[in-house]
Amino acid sequence: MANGSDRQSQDGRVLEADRLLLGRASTAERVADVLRDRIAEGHFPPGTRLSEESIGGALGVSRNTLREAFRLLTHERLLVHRLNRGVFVRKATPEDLADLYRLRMLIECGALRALGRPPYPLDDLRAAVVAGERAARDRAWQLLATANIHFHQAVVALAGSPRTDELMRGVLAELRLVFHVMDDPRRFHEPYLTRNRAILEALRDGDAAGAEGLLAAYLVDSRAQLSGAYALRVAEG
Amino acid sequence: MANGSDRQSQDGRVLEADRLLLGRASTAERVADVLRDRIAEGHFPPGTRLSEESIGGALGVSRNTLREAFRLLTHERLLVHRLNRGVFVRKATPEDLADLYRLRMLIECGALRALGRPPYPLDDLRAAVVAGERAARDRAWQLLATANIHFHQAVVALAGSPRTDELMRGVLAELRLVFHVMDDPRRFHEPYLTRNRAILEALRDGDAAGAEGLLAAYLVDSRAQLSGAYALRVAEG
DNA sequence: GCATATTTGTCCGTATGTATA
DNA sequence: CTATACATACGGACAAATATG
Repeated sequence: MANGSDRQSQDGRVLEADRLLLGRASTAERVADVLRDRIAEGHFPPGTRLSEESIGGALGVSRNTLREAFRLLTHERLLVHRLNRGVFVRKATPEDLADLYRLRMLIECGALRALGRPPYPLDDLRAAVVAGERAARDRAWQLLATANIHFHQAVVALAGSPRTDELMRGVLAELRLVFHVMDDPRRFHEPYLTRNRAILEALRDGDAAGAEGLLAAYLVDSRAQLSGAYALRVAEG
Repeated sequence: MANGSDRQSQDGRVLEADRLLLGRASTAERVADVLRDRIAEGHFPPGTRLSEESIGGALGVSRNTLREAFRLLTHERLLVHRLNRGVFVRKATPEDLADLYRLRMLIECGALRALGRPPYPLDDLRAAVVAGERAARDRAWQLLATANIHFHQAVVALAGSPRTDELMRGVLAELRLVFHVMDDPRRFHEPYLTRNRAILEALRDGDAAGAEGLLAAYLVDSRAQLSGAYALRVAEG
């Protein structure tokens, strides 16, 4: 996808090799992957318009393929489609924030509530906690944010439901949009390190109900903190 | 807005008038709506291959537009896409059944658990109950199934979360695929009428916790009944 | 096993309607 | 009101994979 040199292959062998290299995903899905990463890392800030021509030209794909990728991302709520105006990176509203946290509370606490008897498979959870602690030591705040997201994905994964996992992926991807209003990722993410560990230890001790309570309080606080930042942002303009 | 020049029926004119009548949905979305209904009513049983040529010809849309509709339905898990083979109506597996009910338990019970103080806005819920009772009196089993689905949508709507509503729509659409294994829709849906009413009355009395318990038992029984039918179906071949 | 036909995957060019300057 | 830019949808083209005889 870095260049369009495979386009002019006579017998199509290069194209086939390219597809094998990049996996079995369709072109549109690979384009969507690239754009999703760009949005998550803040390269396309909320409100940016994604022009068919410029993006398609930069990635070397046709408009039809690009439109398919746009549709995928629109369905994930990362882009909004304004009729005959084009697609824009979504600007999360305070209502979005409230709804996302309602959903998080439902899913994450529900996942813990549905747990059976201990012990639980906590490897992924533990890995996310130590990754976060290491990122904080290294002052790698972007990594810290990622580890925090992995932690919550791992919490939901305890439910063992593929559909819930996919749902949570979408919620967290959308939440990254919200996080962009926090100009200081350290102050936002760092305090939750110890709380993540506390939840992990409650689960290790087989206290699922205790973990659920900790998680609920966590979400309430996180939501309040983001709401405050949103109010400030609106007051500023 | 309306430049009502009466130019005559070129192809695009009809489509435009159609769009104005049917609202702001794109052609691909309308095609997806048609196919979704066909699948839900069993006209395209699970496993059917949807040929681009035949469907596109029948609906009078181009391949590109049709493929967009396929993509939408694939994302809703109603279709599966096999590379270079085409799209097929999804065959739900027992694993799908288990996961769908895990998710229903999570969402529906979670919605009731998150309720605040009574009274609750129960109009939609009540409408679904009476629609179901009327359908049973009229022996309209297809309507009964639809009313039953509306009931559960209304339960989830009490949470007031747009994202949860959309999620539930998808879950129930997928569940219709599962229902096709039930050769006797009456025996499957009718017993739940009285349980729907019991849940409604618990909510009317402000007893959200009681309603949640009834709903959980409902889901456990429904899941067990479907699992039994699946086991039979597998045993038959 | 081989050759042919059918279908899908991808991309292009174009016509038309709509929103904005 | 006109002009420009862009989204939408269509039809066609060719390559690749699969199905068929």
